[in-house]
Amino acid sequence: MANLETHRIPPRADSARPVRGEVCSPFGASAQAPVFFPAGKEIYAQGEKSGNLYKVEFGAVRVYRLLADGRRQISAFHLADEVFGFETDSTHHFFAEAICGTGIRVLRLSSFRDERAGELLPMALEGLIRTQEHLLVLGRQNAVERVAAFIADMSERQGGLPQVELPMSRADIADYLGLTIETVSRIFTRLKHKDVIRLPNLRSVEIVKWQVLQELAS
Amino acid sequence: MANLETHRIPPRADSARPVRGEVCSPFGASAQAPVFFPAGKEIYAQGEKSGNLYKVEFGAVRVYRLLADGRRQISAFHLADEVFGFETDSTHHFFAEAICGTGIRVLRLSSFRDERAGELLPMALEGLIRTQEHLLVLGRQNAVERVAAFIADMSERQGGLPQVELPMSRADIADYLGLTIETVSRIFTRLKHKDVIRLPNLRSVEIVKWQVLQELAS
DNA sequence: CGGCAATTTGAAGGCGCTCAAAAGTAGTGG
DNA sequence: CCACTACTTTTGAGCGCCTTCAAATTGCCG
Repeated sequence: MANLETHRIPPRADSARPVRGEVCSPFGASAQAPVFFPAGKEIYAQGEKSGNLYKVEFGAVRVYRLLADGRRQISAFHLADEVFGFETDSTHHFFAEAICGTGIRVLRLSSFRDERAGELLPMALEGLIRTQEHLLVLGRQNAVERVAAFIADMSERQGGLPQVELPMSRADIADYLGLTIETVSRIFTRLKHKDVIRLPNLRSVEIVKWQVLQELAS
Repeated sequence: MANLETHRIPPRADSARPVRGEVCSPFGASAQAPVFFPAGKEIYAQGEKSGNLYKVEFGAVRVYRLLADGRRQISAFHLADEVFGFETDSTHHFFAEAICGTGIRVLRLSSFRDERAGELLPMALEGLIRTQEHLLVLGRQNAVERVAAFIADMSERQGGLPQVELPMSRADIADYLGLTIETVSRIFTRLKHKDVIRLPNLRSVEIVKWQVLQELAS
């Protein structure tokens, strides 16, 4: 199972921040050690020069945009083994932050039109499909459906087990689902009272009734 | 300007439907004539075998998903010169339909991991960025902001002129913005009364106050 | 002109938000 | 180990935006 504990002791607690722009190992090669980001640390920011890709070794990442008045939309969470950071031009359009202690392997790309495009395209398309699925959730599903879909999705990405670890806060979940923290909390409570889920602690969900959860997710 | 008229007489009014799976010209080559789809015609459906890419020559396309109860979310509109149809596996996850009389050039791909990935990746990323921008709109913007952003986006994609042609119905716009047709209609009317836009006819918008529209789009 | 569909307009209600306060959780230091 | 603090999460009450349902109007094409 992916390591999602927020307060796990990291393999390398030193290097607080990677030096972006350094030459890193080619993709797939595992000689280069991952860089460690403590909880809340920025991985890249909107407006920064891009050109790298990032692979989550352990932990979790949130990718988001901000409106001028501070409203935030998290476009994706990335868990272990997922690749993110795709950009069209040389500038980042989003922010990326470690949610908990997170190991990131960086791949420097000279150009997106390089010889590795063949390997990269399927990963980019994976993200595209996932984002389009999320559009349906935000555009056409109500609060219960959104939360149910979120829990089901997190479970699937962690191996389909009933025990689901949530590295992110309620605020993160809310900003991912286009809801408020209060609404997210209320739905969790409602699902708990209906015995669809159990909440062993703040960062864990146990799915009790898979069938019902799936139906609620529509 | 892109040709967006719904009832334009097409160059080839015969072939109502392309035969999918046929060998088509390599991408970029223009020898192969585009296939014509009349308004409302399905280009591909969810669950169908994929493997092709589609380039809009003229007209407009809507790509969408459906929930079991019929709720629809349009994930993207595609206008002239845009490429769509990217999929991870060999099955379509979405529906694609011509909005108005539309010419489509089909590119058959033997594999997404083929030698053209270098050209394809930037196009896929273009769509990814656009979809992620749309997530922000659906997740965190209110009805006025959504409609304003939509009008501004359509204008930009048609050259930034104040005269904007809307090939799609109010229902399409609503299903793209995650609203109801009534709300979309009300917002259009409100913007008209505030002299931000004019509505010469049902399928046209004239942007009168760019500044105000941009501010409303946040 | 007449018929049908799309759009607009109106009225009422509900879902999720805002504001507010209580309860729970974690980290720190005595 | 417990007290203290700061923060997150939960719970409550009231409201507002958008939806739902309904009807009028407009636009289109025979």
